[in-house]
Amino acid sequence: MAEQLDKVYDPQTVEKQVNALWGSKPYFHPDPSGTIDGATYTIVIPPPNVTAALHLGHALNNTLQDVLIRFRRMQQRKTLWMPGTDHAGIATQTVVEKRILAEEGKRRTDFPREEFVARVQAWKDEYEATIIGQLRAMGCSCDWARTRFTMDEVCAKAVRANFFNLFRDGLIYRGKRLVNWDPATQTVLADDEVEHETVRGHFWYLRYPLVEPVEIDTKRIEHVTVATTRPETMLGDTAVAMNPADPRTKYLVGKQIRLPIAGRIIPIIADEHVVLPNPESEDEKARFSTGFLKVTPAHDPDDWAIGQRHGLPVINIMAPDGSISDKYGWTDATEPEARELLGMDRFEAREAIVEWFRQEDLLEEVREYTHEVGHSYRSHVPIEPYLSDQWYIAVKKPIEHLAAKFGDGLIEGTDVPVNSLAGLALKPLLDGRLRFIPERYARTYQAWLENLRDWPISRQLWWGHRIPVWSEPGSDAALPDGPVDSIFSVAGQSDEGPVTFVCVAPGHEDLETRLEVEGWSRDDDVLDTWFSSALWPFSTLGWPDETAEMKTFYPGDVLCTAREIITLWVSRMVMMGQYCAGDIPFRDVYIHAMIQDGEGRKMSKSLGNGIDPLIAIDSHGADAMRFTLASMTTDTQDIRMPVAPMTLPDGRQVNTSPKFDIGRNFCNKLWNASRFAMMNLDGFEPTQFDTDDLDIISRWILSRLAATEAEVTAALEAFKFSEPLAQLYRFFWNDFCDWYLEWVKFSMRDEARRPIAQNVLAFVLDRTLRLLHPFVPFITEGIYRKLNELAPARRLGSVAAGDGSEALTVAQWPKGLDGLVNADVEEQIRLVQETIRAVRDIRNKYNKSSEGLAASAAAPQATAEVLNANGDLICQLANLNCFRAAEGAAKPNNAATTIVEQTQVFVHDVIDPAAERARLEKQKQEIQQAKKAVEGKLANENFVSRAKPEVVAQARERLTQLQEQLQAVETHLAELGG
RNA sequence: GGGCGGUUAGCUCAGUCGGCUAGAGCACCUGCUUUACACGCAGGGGGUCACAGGUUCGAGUCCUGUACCGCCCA
Repeated sequence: MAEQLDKVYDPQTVEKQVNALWGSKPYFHPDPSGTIDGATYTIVIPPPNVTAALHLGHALNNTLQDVLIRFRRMQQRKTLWMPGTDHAGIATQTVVEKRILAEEGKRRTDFPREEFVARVQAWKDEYEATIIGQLRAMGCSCDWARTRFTMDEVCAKAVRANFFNLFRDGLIYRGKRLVNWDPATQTVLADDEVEHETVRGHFWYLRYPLVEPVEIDTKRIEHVTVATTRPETMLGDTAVAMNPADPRTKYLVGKQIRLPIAGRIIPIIADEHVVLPNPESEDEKARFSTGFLKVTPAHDPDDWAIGQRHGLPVINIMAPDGSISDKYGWTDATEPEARELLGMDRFEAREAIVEWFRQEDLLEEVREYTHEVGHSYRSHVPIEPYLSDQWYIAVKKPIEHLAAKFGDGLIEGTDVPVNSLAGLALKPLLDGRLRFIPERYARTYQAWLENLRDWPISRQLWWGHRIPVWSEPGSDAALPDGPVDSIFSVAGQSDEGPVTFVCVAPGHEDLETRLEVEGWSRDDDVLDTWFSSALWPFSTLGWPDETAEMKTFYPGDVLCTAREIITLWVSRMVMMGQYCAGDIPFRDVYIHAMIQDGEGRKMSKSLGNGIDPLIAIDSHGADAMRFTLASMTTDTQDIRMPVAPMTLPDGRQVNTSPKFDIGRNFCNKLWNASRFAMMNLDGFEPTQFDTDDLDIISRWILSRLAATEAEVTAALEAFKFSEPLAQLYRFFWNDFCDWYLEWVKFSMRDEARRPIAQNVLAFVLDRTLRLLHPFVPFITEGIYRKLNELAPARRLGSVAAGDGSEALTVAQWPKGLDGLVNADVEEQIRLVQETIRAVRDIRNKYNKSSEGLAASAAAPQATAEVLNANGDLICQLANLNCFRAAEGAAKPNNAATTIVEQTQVFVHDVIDPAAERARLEKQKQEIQQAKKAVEGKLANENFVSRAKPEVVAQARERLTQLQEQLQAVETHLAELGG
């Protein structure tokens, strides 16, 4: 006989052995060739940023993906889980810059570009390895041989090809716009990379002198007062605006102002954007308004719009680092006061300017003001609206050549053309081809796409995909000759005049070299990270090449991600999936919950309330962590996970959560129950199974198994995680361990019944391991290996087949037991269990824990028959010497009683009159209370006449039962005497 | 400011189509070295379902409003 399972469950040993098994064969590496009959299943991992190691949110997300993947793989679908990492341009560059500054005191610009990029690359290599190691430790069944990185050669080719196509289709253009500028990292940010924070600041009221005083209602006006939260921008003012409805406009509009400090003469104009002052208003802006708005087109988006409407000059007074400068568009900085401000940081300049106004008696007032200020999601400094040349993608421009495939015209109720990029992403949702789970997140996606603005894609970074555009001044620059579709040019404008931009398709390095030899210069910027992430579902499969992987695994099935990514990433993947590959990249988008700490706060580095998945794996095991995470995944938006500090053997203070005990306890129970089951498989012989020999506990556990199988399968199909786990928990712990295993101990001692018991036990254990495998893959695989040694062939004759798989991870998902569900057997066992519980209750109350007792019961004929037929089962688990039920059976003297439904259970010779009276009195009270409630209901005529007849009948039945119970209790009390 | 979600036992969460005494795990109490498991076994106590109205024979569940907490977006 083979060796049994180790006495003590040690997750680390099991995980190591099982990882070795999984690594020994290409279980997770599907072959893209061969028949494609639709039975594939593909998930691309949301590539983690190489910025840092994975946190608990990643552990959750990847656990859920692995559950789905393993479930489908066991259903024998050709299953691909594509792993990889994301270069995360600005985030990674920022952490590396910070580290180099801290450790070496050097800045990015102290290095040549190639050398700096190499340093980031080294960081990436380190964290990529860490991340992949973490995913493996969690048990993720990714196709490791296909691991990709968003900047590797394969992905880079896709980026180049897509950029070229967009450029050729006229969807990429160069534009001068106000952008969200991060002066710290000196790059532009997309709208969604700006975080809004509430800041306590001020409104400063500045007086702007009129060139010539004006008289209004005999009052002589020498200046107007503007209110601003950013006084430093006044250097770039090119007008003061008033609302046309303001009664003062007729005196003031058209007059001129001498802008303080700068000395610039600027006009007063009328524009409806200006908020009229109203101290009583609910609108805060109206309360703070003076009616005069300083207009700074170069430094404020609203002012930019006013400037466009009125043809105002645009004067940029800042350098890219946020300091005051006359080198970026400010040509009239001639006044001495103005020159003194040059070189100051924007916040220093703010103070200096306020101080100047104070000195000159032009500062009328300062008021406290709390408002929202955009901050960089990376450097966390306030965003500066900044005028700059950037590359954009036109998201609402119709794409002619896609009209045939996708249609044209506007999507109803929107300004989004069907065949624009935004339309390509929006239409599948409206058509029901793209689904969100939970459904409510579809609204986020829809609202975003309906209000989408052009996408700025250039970033002033060194780490990323460098923009494949070369330029040369002039509109008539000569292009080098190249093959068809290898190079494409457009004419553009720069500050210096006309310019020609060319884009080169991938694989034409010769053309790039020739351009550079001929004096063309390549754009210094790189692409927004999401540009490459958007291609992930197909760049990883080898697009634009027509690879076998593309044909077999695209489109994929589901994307599993966090909700803040819906706009940034999901929408762009759908967009580009349609544009590049002609179809949506996945049908379902599953949005998982956000993990919070016990106080409902987001887990974060700064709060120090995060939990490292590797700590959880070390202390509780990977399966325990997965079990806990999956069991907490209902369809709420948040998961609260109480955090507790823990000291490691090496003295380090780390965070863990008592929640992981749930998973650990479960795994421990699973291990021990399996060990016990296998200890009883000695001499196991599959040929000795005969369906006719199945006893009631076998039929019962098979019925429970069959029901659980169906429930779990249905729940997983519907993207439920907590529910199937709860069903499995109940089946395994309550049915299998607490009852079936306890009964089967007796069967095993009986030579005649042992063979059938062994067959059923091995079969049920096998099926249980399969059902649990997607959630707790290591331990189930480890036990399955041992089961394969001890009981290699597991099937139930003609009832159910076994597939004898060499590894659980590729074994067949259980199905086809529906015929074994047996409501009659389940009801019989339920009555038996209730009776046993009644005896145990009395035992407990009377402290008769281990001695053998005798019991009997009075029950209706049908119930009595069931109880008598299963008298052995009752005696075994209630530890009785004898048990007999009969209709109208009398209570023996000295017997303790308990009433369950229509049965009175008598446990003989244990009585303590006082205690018994107390117990019965309590029971009487409970019955009376319930009876009163039901009587009240039935006394209500409206209930009897209006409620559904079956509900009324049910109430009547209940009342009858309660009356009988009450009578029984009262009889017993009377017998006890007074 | 707009949108979404939550509030049920000390804690973390279920609760389907409105219908029997509102469930589970952890924690708590009592008993147990029962030949798989004390990370366990048996039994037990614990709830004004956030608040206020409404619809209904009947509301944790549906509707309206309020409060508090959180997230996403601007």
